[in-house]
Amino acid sequence: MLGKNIRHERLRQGFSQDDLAEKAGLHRTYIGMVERGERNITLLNYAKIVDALNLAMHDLMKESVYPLPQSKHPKRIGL
Amino acid sequence: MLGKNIRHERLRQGFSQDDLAEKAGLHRTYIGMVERGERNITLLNYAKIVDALNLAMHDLMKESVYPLPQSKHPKRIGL
DNA sequence: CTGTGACTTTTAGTCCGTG
DNA sequence: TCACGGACTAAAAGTCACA
Repeated sequence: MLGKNIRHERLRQGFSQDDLAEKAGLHRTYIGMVERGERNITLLNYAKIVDALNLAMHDLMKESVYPLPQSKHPKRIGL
Repeated sequence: MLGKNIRHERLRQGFSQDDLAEKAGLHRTYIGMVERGERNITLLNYAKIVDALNLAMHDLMKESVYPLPQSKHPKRIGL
C-alpha cells in the first residue's frame, strides 16, 4: 500500500505530517489523507511527496499492488 | 517523460490509442492527452494503463524525471 | 501531532465532433 | 489513426475548525 509506505518512510526519517506537508508544498491534512489511502492522488502530488522524502518515484511503488476500489464511495481506496 | 514512455510501449505492442483505451477502461481522447503530457494522471488510472500494457507500475517511471509545471495553465505538464 | 467531516475551487476524465 | 476543441460531469486539490 502506497500510503503505508509513505508513512513508514516519513516516520523513518523522523518527520511529522506537518513537516512533510511543508517540504512537499502540500497541506498537513492532505498528507494524512494520502497516508490513510483515502485519496486517489495524482502523479504530480505523488512526485512532490516522493521528492520531499528524497526518493525516486518508483521507490514507493515496488510493493504497491494497487487494487482498484470496490465500492462507489470507498473510505479507503486501496493504495 | 511518462507520456512518451506510454506511447512507445503502446506502439511497440502494436496497439492504437483506441485499443489501449478500451483495454484500460478509459476514454480514447484521454489516452491521447496523457501521451501528449497534457493531463496530470491519477495513480489509479496510471495503474490501469500500466496494467493494460502488461507492465509493473515502476516500469514506466524509471526515466521519468517529472518536472513540475511552470505556468499556471500549461499546455504540457511535463510528465 | 493526527483524524475527520464539511466545504469550495480546480482539474481529471468523458463524450460529441472536426480535419 | 490521431490531434485537437468545446462542453460537460465526476473527482481530486486544497483548506478549515474541531475532536
